[in-house]
Amino acid sequence: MRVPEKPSLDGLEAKWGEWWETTGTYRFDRSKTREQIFAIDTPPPTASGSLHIGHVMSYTHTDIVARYRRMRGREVFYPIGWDDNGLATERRVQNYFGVRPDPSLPYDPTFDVTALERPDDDRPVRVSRPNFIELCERVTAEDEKAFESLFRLLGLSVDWTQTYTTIGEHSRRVSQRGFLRLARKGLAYTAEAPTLWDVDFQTPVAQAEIEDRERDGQYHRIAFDRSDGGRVEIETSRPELIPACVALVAHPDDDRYHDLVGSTVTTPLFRVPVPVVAHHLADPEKGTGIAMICTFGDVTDVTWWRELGLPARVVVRRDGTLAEGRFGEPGWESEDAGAANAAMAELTDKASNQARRRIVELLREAGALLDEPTPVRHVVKFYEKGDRPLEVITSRQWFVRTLDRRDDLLARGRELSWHPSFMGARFATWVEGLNQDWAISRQRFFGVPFPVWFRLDDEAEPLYDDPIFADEATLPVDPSADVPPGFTAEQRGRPGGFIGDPDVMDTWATSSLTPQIAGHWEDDDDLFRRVFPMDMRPQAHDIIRTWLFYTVLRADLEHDSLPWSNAVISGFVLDPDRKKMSKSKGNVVVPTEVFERHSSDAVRYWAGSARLGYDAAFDEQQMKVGRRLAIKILNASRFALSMEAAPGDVTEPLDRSMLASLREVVRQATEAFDDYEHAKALDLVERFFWGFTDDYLELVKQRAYGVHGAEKAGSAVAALHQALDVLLRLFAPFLPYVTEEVWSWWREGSVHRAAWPSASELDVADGADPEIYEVSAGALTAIRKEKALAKVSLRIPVERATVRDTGARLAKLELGAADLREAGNVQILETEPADAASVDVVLAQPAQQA
RNA sequence: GGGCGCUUAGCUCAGCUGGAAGAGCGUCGCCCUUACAAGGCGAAGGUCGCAGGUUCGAGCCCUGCAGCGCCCACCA
Repeated sequence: MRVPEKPSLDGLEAKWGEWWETTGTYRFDRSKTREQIFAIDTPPPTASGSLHIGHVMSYTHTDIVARYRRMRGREVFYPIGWDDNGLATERRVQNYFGVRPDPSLPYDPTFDVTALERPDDDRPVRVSRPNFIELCERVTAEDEKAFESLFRLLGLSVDWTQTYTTIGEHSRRVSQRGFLRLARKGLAYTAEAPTLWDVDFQTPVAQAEIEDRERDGQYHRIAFDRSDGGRVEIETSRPELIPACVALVAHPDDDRYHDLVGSTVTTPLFRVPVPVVAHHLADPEKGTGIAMICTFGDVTDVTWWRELGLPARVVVRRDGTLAEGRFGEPGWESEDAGAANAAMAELTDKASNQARRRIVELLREAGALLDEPTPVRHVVKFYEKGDRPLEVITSRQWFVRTLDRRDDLLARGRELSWHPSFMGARFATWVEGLNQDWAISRQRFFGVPFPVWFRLDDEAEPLYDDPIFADEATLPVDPSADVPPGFTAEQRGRPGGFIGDPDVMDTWATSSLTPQIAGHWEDDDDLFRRVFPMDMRPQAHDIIRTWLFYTVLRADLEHDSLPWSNAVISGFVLDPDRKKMSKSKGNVVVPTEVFERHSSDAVRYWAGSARLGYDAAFDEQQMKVGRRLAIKILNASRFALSMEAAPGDVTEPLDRSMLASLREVVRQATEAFDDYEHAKALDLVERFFWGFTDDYLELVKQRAYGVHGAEKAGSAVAALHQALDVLLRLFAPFLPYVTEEVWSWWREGSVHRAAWPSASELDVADGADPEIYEVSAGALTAIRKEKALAKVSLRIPVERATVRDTGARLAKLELGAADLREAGNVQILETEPADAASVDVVLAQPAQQA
């Protein structure tokens, strides 16, 4: 036994972090079977971002579970990845190196960024996509080192040999293979369709990436001309789309417009004849009850356009500006094409809000604006990272079928165990609200390319209906550099030749395969069978509709199973004012500084006290408490282990009673852990521990020193050792450093590979009554209280202490009476049966006058 | 508008299947006690959001309301 004189928390992180690594404490043993393994689908944090205190909390939650399961005998598969695939990295690399990816360029194997010559005008240098990806990997490797060191400091018990990056070759291969499998089954398809589109990023946006924002807008009341010479009034917030109007629509049951349905009206300014149609989605309550259908103002327009078989007249370009007038051409009929094109010319090249201002003037001049616009606060759809409202733009994209799988997905959501359970409702709400298939292609440059080429016809126009898919054996491929089977490089871009699909996949198309990536699906079937479906997906609630949903979808489509059996959802960390922490509010906390101030165990204690699914306040006070607890564990352990008496048999009733009480704590903490209620487990263990130090240690101190002989001392020392041994293991998932430190003083190996405490190892407490300990500790507390109230030292002798309680409890007190007398320095201890419990204390020395 | 969660001491939160309101922090007081003074012991502090109901009994169950947070829907 090597117990230090002055134990300390300082340096424990470095000492044990290194030891765990060199001894491979957390190394995954892949020889274990699926039943023996506990597999975790760890979230890959975004490289190029920074880790914040919210990560610290949720990753600690995961680690607590991992450590518990490991101690329960499961071989924990605990890999980690870095999400370096996506816009954040793309932008960073562009700025860092002054380059821009260009999918039309071939890969240059001799490319050397350090020798890069910048043009004088400071314009970015074009590089091929594969070269660009190499640069991304280089930059993100730096971020990943920083992340790793923070996670190591936090004490995550991940296997650092099982790491992956979402842009790495392995992830690209899995991602492309996953896509090919979907395409082959017809579950991924390409189509030219109206899609929500960000005009700044110039890329489609999936439903999951959309957020609503309240914006000020205006309603404009506008007159359309009826064929009978009358007018019909509509209300719109987007008058600039009048040239794109293809119909008016009213509800079939709306009597006001009953006669109008089936007739033709004429749009103002552009003089385009459009039909009046009926559809149940038209809301009689909104505006005037009759609405303009444009191609396309919003998603409802798309529904109307599709279901009513309307023509398309598109006026908004991909960059959000308005196009030139084409009135008079086929499909652009107008009663006065000249005037229509003249009006359109006033709007051409303007962004929609500028065009809106101009057309309002034109409408006013033409007498078609019936009232001055009325301000309105309404909700507009935005790309979550975007600055301007989304437009609906028609483009060719790859989609994954989700709409027709809603029932399946809802069933998967019910099959999954959610912790806490109410989080399942968010998933169900999301699935029920799906209104479009998942658009997975992005017109960006950095990302996983589609393993697809298109044949070119004699005019060198792509034939999209018959894509050429890559052979799975050749993955990953980059169609901008690689040549499809049966073609030669010279045929690229030539009539009768081919072109590569220039698009990349949505990052979620890769992230949704993290179980397959980490488990080496198809590349290592043996491993995959041992870890998939996994046991647990930890994540925060904000990405249920993205990461969680898409991962469930992919596993359902590819493996016809859930990807994991448990979803463990952490809350957010709020600042002490209950505000969400964010960079823009300037209230973010730098995790490394927090670790320095309080120690890793202390920070983990704070995180471990927070329940799953509920937001937690960032609370340094709580970390101080954690630090104090860790120090207390050091000191109490040193004390318990420094007794000179040899441990003997645990025979004293008080000792056995304490162990019986501990056994109940083990039972309850285990139950809490099995229910993913780690905060409850921590509370139980901590509560017992403080009682153990305040009461039990005090009660048995003298006896352990040997005042009643070696045998009774041996019982106390043995009980102290046994309790400490169990307590260290109970604390180990929460406080890995301090428990490992104490464990190393007197035990072999790592506490983190020791077995979780069981009831059977405490069988010395069989038949023992926990109440003996409870009654004795209660009496000691009462005596201490009297001394505190009398403002005297705890050493002051008690002349007489009279304990009143029920006969049964007094009988139990008798069994601990000898220890109680010593601990309280009681000269005469007497008992008196009574209905209500109380303690009378007569101090030997009167209270000092103040 | 629909849904989920929350509302308990100044603060952060526990309160299991209904059975005498709890912890920690903070505040205040005391104690150098041979593990720990960057300690320890103790005290004060609550109309359990509001209103009904069920029950012998409600912080807990039911109904309604209010406030806060989040999710979803909502562009005429």
